[in-house]
Amino acid sequence: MLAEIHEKLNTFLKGKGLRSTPQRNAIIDIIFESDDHFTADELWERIRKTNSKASRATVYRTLGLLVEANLLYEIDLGEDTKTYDPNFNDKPAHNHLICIDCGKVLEFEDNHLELLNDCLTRRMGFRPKSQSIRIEANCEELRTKGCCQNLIQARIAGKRLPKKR
Amino acid sequence: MLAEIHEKLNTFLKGKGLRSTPQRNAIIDIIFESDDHFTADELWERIRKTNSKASRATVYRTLGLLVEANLLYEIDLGEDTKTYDPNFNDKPAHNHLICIDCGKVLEFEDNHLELLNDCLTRRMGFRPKSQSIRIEANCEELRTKGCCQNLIQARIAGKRLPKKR
DNA sequence: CTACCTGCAAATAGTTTGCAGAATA
DNA sequence: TATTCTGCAAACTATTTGCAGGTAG
Repeated sequence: MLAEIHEKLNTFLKGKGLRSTPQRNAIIDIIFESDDHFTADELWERIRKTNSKASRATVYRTLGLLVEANLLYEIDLGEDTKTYDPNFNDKPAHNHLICIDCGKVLEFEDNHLELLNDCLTRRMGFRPKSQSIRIEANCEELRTKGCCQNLIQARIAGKRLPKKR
Repeated sequence: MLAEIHEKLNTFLKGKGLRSTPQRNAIIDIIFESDDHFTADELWERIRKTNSKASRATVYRTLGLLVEANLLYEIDLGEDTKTYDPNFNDKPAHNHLICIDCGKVLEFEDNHLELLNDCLTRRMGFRPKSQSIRIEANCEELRTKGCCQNLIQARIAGKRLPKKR
């Protein structure tokens, strides 16, 4: 998996006359060791905890490259910071459900949804390129049971919770 | 229409012990004289061209209030600036089609889409609160005819075009 | 050796905030 | 009169960029 990604990036770099460097490789390893979403700053923090090192500037520059190479997808979670999504399958759809209670993000897919969007787009006179759906919702578990695992976990991890709306 | 909005805001303000001021009223008048999307800065520019006046700080502060009062909706168009959408009907769905060629934004609605999203959300164990769909697409007119009215208009108006991807 | 890459610090863009004086209820 | 508002400028946050020295090919 990781080897595949390194190869894909190397092909991309070569095609552009760019180089493979220890920093770039370290950044990729850390990003793709999990498939979680992350922000530039979170990534930088994770890197500085390893024995590899890369400056903030390099992190930002590399993120730009990865997005350009389609190895990473930039998503909007309604915060003021960009969030990145490791994007393994070149899917044209990026659908997210965001829990208003705990900030948990779920990705989902549905063929009907994609087909319907596709039709609507064509009816409006356009050729669909990519689609992303963002659903904000309340946790049913929290509502019925009064507590929710995600929320508890988030509090333990000290994550900032969604600002109340 | 405008009167209705002013009333809605006044109710909101009273409920919070806040005040009605000339700046706030001027900002509302300018926002709701059209139903176009806008950024904070565009709004500020439009205001300074009138005989009313309000500082950038006040514009930002008022935008915050309007969003809180549900008279305005904050949308993400993939740019680095927040965009606001006058939101007349308290619709829970905010769906946008963005033309990659000219940056034109179309709003659309579809009951099937909303229903489908609603079902998917519940199946995942959540109660839907709001949904927004963002479709990026190419202009069919541009592709087949080699030019597109929106693009021409955008160039004339000197708008910044979408960065190529 | 040459062009690209990195790290630093300074620059930028968009937005927020503290404060003193002005205005509303 | 007691708060709340406003405008200004300074602060802030996330991100980008210029530059001098380091490194891959």
